[in-house]
Amino acid sequence: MREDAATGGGLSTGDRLLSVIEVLGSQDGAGVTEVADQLEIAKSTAHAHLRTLYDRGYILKRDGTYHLGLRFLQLGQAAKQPWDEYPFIEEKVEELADESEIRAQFLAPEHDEAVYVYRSTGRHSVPTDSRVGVRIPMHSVAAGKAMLAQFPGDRVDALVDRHGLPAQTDETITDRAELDAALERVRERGYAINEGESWEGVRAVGAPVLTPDGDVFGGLSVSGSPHRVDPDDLADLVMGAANEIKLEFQYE
Amino acid sequence: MREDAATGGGLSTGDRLLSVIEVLGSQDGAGVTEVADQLEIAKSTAHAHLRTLYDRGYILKRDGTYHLGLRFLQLGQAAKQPWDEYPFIEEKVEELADESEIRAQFLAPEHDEAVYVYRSTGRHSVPTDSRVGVRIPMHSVAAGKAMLAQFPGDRVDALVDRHGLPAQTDETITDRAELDAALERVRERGYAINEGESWEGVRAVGAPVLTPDGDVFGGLSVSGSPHRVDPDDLADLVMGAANEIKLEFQYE
DNA sequence: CTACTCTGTTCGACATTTCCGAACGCTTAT
DNA sequence: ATAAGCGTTCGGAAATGTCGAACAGAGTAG
Repeated sequence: MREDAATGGGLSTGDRLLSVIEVLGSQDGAGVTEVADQLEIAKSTAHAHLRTLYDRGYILKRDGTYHLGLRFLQLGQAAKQPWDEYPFIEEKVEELADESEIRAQFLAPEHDEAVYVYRSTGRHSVPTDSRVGVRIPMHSVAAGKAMLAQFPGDRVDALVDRHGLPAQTDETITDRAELDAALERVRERGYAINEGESWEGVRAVGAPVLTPDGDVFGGLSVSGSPHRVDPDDLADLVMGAANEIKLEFQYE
Repeated sequence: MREDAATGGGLSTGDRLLSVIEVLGSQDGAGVTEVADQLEIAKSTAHAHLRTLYDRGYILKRDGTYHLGLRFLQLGQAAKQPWDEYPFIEEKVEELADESEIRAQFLAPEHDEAVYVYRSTGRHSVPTDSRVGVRIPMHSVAAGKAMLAQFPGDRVDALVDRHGLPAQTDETITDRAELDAALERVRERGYAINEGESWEGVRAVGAPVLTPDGDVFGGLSVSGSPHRVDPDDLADLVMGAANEIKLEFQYE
C-alpha cells in the first residue's frame, strides 16, 4: 500500500506518471536522477516512466535533460476549447484591456480553484500569455471572489473544508467569517475588489460572468498598481463586459 | 505481453493512461464505456484510469461525460515556454499577418513533425488560436519544407524511414526523389511554397527560422487562398521576418 | 594520465498491482 | 413493466511495476 498516492480505486503507476509530468512541468528540464530524487523513487523506475513518455512523444531531450513536449500544447488547447467556442469572451478581455489600459483577464472555476484562461495587457504590449493556465485559490483574487459570491453556500462550505483559506500575502482573507462578509459585500455591489490579497501592491476589480441560466461561467477582472485602478471608474466597465458576455450567450 | 503498447522498457499502464487522455482530447467528452470501447479494454479498467485522472484533477465531468481539464492548459504553457522566452517570435508572426493581411504562423519541429506554436490572422479578426498545438507532417507544409531543407541529409533519411511521406491531399509530395528535388529548390530560392499539399486550395510561402549558429529553430509561413498569396510578393516579407528573428537572437 | 564521481542505462526477481468479468444499482427508453 | 444502457464495486488470477545492483560513458579533479 502506498502512502497517499492512490487512496481509493486509483492506479498508483498512472499516478506516478502524472507526478513525473508535473516535475518536468514545474521546472525547465530534469534528468533521470533529478526526477527520481524529487519523487523518492528508484532511478530505474523514473527511467521507465520517462521512457514511456518519451516513446509516446510526450517529452523530449534537450541539452541532456527531459522537457515537456508540444503534445501538451495540443492537449491544453483541447482543454480550453469549451471557452474558445465563445470567441466573444476573449474579445471582451482584449477590449477591457484596451479601454482600461491595464491588464484584463478571464478566469474559469475548476476543481474549486480559479484558472487563468485568457489574459491581455492591451494593444500596445507584448502578447505573451504569461499566467495562462495558472491555478490560484478563488478567495485570493477578484474574479475568484466574484465567482464565489455567486456560488450556493454549501459549495463554498465544501470548498473551504477541502482547501482551507491559504494566504498568498498578508492581506489575503484567511478567516471564514471575514470571507462571508466580503462575499456579501460583493453581492451587494455586484463586483469584487482585490487589495493586494494575491500579490502585494496589486489591486483588481472583478465581476462574475454568468450564463443566461444564472450559472457561474467564469470571472472577469482588471488589475494593476493601485494608482491606476480606481474601482469607481472600472467597476461599471468590468460589470458591463461581464454582462455583455452573458447577453452574447443568448444569441448563440 | 501486449501487442504494441510497451515494446521495450515502457510501462504499459502508463501507456494506457496516455491513451485515455488522448481519447478525451480527440473528441469532446467521453464516458467510461466509450473510452473502454475505443481502447478495447474492460469498462472497469477504463474506470480506474479515469478515476486516477479525476482524483488528480486532470479531467472533470461535464454533462455526464469526462473532459480534459485546464491542468493540461498549464502543462501546455510550460511546454511552450522555450518559445515564449523569445517574445519577438510571436510579435513577428503578428506583424506578418498584419502586413500580408493573411494568416501567418510559426511552427516548431518536434519528433520529426511540425507543430503550430503561434498563429495570427491579423489585427482585424477573431483572435482564437485554432490549430495551435496541431502536429502535421513536415513535408506537407511550407514552413515544414523550409525546415527540412535545412536539415542534414541523414536526418531527412531517418525521418522518411520512420514516418514515410503520408499524403494529406492529392498534391502532397509522396515520392522521395520528388521531395529531394523540392528541397533543393527551397535551398536555392530560400523559401518554400505549398500548393495545396496540406489543404486543397490553400497556398503558403514559408521560410526557415535559424539560430545564429545555423541550427533550425522553426519555420515561418503565411497562407491563404491562392489569389491572395503571390509568392513573388510575399517571399521577401517572410524571409525578412525569419531573418529578423535570427538577428534578435544575437542581442539576447 | 589516472582515478573518481557523476550521469543514464540494463537486468532479473520478487511482490505488488493491474486487469478482467461478473454483478450491482441506477436512469432512460421501449 | 420490461429492457437496455450507463457508471460503479468487488475479488482473484495473472501480468507488471518496482527496486537494487551492476554497467558503460562523460566529465572533472588531482
